[in-house]
Amino acid sequence: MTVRTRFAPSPTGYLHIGGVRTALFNWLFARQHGGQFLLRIDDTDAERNVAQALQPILDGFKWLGIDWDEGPTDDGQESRGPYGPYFQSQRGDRYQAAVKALLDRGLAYRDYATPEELKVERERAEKEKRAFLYSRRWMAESDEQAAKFEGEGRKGVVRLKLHREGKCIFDDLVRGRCEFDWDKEQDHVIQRADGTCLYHLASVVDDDDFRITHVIRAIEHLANTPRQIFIAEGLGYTLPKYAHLPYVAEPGSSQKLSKRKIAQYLKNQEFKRLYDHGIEIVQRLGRGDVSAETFNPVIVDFYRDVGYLADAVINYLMLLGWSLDDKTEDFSRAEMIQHFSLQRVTKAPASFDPKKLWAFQDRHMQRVPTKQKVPLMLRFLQKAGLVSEPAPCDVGPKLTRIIEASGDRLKVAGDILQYADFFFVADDQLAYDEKDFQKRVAPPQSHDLLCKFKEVLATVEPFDNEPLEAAMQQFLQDEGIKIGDIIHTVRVAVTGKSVGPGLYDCLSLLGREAVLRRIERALEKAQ
RNA sequence: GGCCCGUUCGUUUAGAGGCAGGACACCAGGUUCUCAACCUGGCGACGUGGGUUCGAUUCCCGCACGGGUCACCA
Repeated sequence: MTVRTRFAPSPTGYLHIGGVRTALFNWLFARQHGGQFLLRIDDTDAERNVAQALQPILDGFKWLGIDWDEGPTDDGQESRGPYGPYFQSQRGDRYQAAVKALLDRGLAYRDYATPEELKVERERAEKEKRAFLYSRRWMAESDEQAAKFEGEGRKGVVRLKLHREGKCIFDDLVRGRCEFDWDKEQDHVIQRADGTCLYHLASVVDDDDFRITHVIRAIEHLANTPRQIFIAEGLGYTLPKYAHLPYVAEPGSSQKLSKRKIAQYLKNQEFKRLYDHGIEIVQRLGRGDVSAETFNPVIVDFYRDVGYLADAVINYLMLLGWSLDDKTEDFSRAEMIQHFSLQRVTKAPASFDPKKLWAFQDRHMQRVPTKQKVPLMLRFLQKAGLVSEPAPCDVGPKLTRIIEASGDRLKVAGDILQYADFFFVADDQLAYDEKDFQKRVAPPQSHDLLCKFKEVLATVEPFDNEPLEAAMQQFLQDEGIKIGDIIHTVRVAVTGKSVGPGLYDCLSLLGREAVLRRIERALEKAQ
């Protein structure tokens, strides 16, 4: 039997990090077993423009490298795959047929209770301190009865006629044996008064139509499983295996991570740091419109737009509620697929930890060869308007050297804007960090040393790292100063700030002319 | 409130009836032209009360705390 798993996003306009984790586990499980992973679009509730609200989700998966074998096409306009359509809004006839079958088999009934009547029953149960269970007083057991109720002007829904005794028992691949009393289950509505069908019915019908073998989903759905089993068994389906994953919790809390609570998360220092760093980069790209509502670390776009590596994000998410053993943390795609197992999913929720995610990104980035970093970072330089499009042919070699000189400082691709922007601006456009300038260049002593060192730089030949360093050493000796007395001054004068790649790298990369011009300008500004 | 679930360093995890291990973070030292990175070391956890046992963080029961779920939402 081929393993088939699915992830079922609602077209909400964004891809939530917790959803990605669920999708990832589905994807890994399918890939490991040589099976299929599919996307089903839960848009039974959607009013408008599904394709538009779906696009960010599909783009997110594509960026992450979570590919789907069946589901919507890349543009979200149509379905692709043998069991489609994969949009619930287009599968109404399948659901209607299922409702009819359940009615025919006496496993569901037409119900004509009004919301008010139900409310009365509910409140009475509450008053008597017992669990509410619908009396089925307005249940129509025959067409005549239904006609009678309808004659009274009532509107009918279809409810499941659930068992009222015994237990629903099933094995969960993560949680083990699960038991629920049937008499605690409500006669859930499966078809609305307007004739449309509800999620639980749709989900079960689709899973069977799509030949889903393993339903791997968030724990929120655990309590829904008995009614879904009831539907599936009633329709004669083969039950899928179930696996319920713990939810992803907030940073520093055990509550479920939610996009709506973003303002609260920003009070968390580490979360805020991650966010601020991202915002800074995105603003350099000229996106002034960003707000925490649409751009934040709970949403996958954040990581893509800031220049994280998809592998790092995936690697981190994989370990949110799963582990291989007591030490292995770094996994390549192939290793993830090889080692993943539902048995090792934890039962307790795991908090999203911005610091740990950052550490994964750091480690992954260190492993990316310069050659691969170049195109990644070039895109950011171009988006920020620092390099023209198409890029001039000398940019490649130059950027390669810049990236090498920057080393591990570039944590995300967008960091290139922070660390290397000064390489790409005109000498007379260089912006100075005012604080650094006042501290390092403005003082008369610094100013004088810079003047003298400028003369040295004018004669260094060739204008390269080693001669530059040798010239610096000679200068220190001649002046009887320590390197700290001059090097920061030079750095701020030519780069505009006090942090960056090694100074000799900066100088040689800029070239003598640019360096001299920049020092000249700094000296003028200091007077 | 009913039902269901969970609880190991700050966070994430490993673990077995017999020394509680790793990672991130943090702290200290080293290295360094800044910032990173890197190296060495350190701090630091089994929610609680009973029971079973020679011995319980591990098995059992209660409690506490945290969470999920109880829609004509998905």
